[in-house]
Amino acid sequence: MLKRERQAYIVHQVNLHNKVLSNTLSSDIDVSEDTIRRDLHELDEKGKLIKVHGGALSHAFNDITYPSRKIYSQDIKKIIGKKAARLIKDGMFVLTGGGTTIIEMARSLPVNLSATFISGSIPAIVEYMHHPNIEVIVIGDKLSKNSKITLGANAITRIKTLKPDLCFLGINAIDMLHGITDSDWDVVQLKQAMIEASQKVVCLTISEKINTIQPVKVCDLAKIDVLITELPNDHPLLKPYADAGITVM
Amino acid sequence: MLKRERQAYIVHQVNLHNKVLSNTLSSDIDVSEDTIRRDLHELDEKGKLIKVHGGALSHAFNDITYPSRKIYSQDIKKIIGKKAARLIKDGMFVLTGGGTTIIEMARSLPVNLSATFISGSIPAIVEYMHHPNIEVIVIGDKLSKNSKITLGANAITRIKTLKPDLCFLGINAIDMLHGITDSDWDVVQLKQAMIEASQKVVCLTISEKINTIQPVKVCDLAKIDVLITELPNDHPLLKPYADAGITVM
DNA sequence: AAAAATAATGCCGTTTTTTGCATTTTAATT
DNA sequence: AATTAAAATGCAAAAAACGGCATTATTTTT
Repeated sequence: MLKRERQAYIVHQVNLHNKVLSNTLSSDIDVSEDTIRRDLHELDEKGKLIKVHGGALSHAFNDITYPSRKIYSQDIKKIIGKKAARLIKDGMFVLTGGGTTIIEMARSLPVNLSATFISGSIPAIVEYMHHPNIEVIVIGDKLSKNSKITLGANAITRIKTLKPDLCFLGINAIDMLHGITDSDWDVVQLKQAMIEASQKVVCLTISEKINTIQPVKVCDLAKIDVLITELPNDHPLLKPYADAGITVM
Repeated sequence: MLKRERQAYIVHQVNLHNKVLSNTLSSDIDVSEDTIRRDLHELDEKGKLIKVHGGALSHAFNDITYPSRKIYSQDIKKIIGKKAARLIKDGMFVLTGGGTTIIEMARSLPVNLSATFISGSIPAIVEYMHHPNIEVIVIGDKLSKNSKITLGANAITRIKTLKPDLCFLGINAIDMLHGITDSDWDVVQLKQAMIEASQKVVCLTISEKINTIQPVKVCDLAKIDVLITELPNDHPLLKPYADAGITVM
């Protein structure tokens, strides 16, 4: 087993079960505990998980320890969320994914907006639920603990029966050549279904993720209509995307 | 269980219930009281809680003034929730509705319980989501703003495809003659589907609602297997229900 | 293709953490 | 004041982390 492969497996396990034990991993993958320890150490430094005595925990689980850098990026996400919220008009049907950026958008929705939101993201649903004039449709399926969204064939089938006006997606990587990419296979299946179903696709991301690549492809750039970042729309980083016909905001 | 995991659980419990007892934690998590004490000591130093004799308190609780009448009925619901949680065994499929009593049950689930919970109640889903060993299946449909559960034909159709071991329902009225009754027509449709689908039906209610009637009928007493209230099981108020073949707890 | 350089891995002795137990001290309750 | 419960303290066993070193893969260079 390759090192990359092994580390990907570890990350997957952490995301799945919220925790991993060093000795379990060691016997499962059949490498020494030293190697596991070194892997966990590296993955911790990369921010993929939190190494603790005896194993590691997922970030999702450890919601207590909020690093200071995250708070900074939260301000950025608020800016993005506000821009995104401006696209929604009264009476629209809006399909949204999960992720912190989408949550910020949900929090930025004007009080008097009356629209219908469709989502499988529990944190997003909770936000929409507290809004006085928004109707909420919940997409049901098995709940993924780390992403906090419902994932699976049922969710995808349900989405295929819809034809929303807008689709908002928080994305993890975008690149001129490879388009939108992501790290989790199941999440990608869902995002693809969302994109196909919607009349207009809006992608939200912090500029940090522009021109980066993740292992699993979601879609080509041609499929997306709007790209929202915290940058001004004439920023050079966004130019190639604008030239490719995407509305940048 | 990892140390960090355990401490995260303790913090979660403190935030949830505003207080924790050392011996309760010790038996719940199955570690010695010394370990709990050391954990509480560390968490106190980190400012996550306030350690006191025999347990710990949340910061919020320390500032806020003492019990109001509302807390009284919440304590009752905690008792009911704890009784209900005892019925759930490892590996079970459990269908639950919404309501404050169900939330208390969700909060009382032991850490090491590993089971699958199916629900359309957003607050309940949020609780299950935070539990480390519980799988969650979300029932999707249109979200009812006031009851915070998904309601509609899709939800009912989905429930009909399930065969859970247990079904927990918070009920609003129960009477020897009229059985279970409720006030909301849509909610009743859903409850009926839940009852029909499940192998065993458990109803939770505060004793106040015993021998009361609401306008819409849910089902006859014959359909329910267990009735849980805050009262001791030999209380005279419960006698007729026990005589009717219902297990009272 | 061979050689050199670099990276990855396993091993082992040492150090640190964690935990439970026994004992003493301190605090709470009657 | 006496009794009981919880906290602090010290100790020992077990598990895990660490750091250096040798061996083995992998990559780069020649």
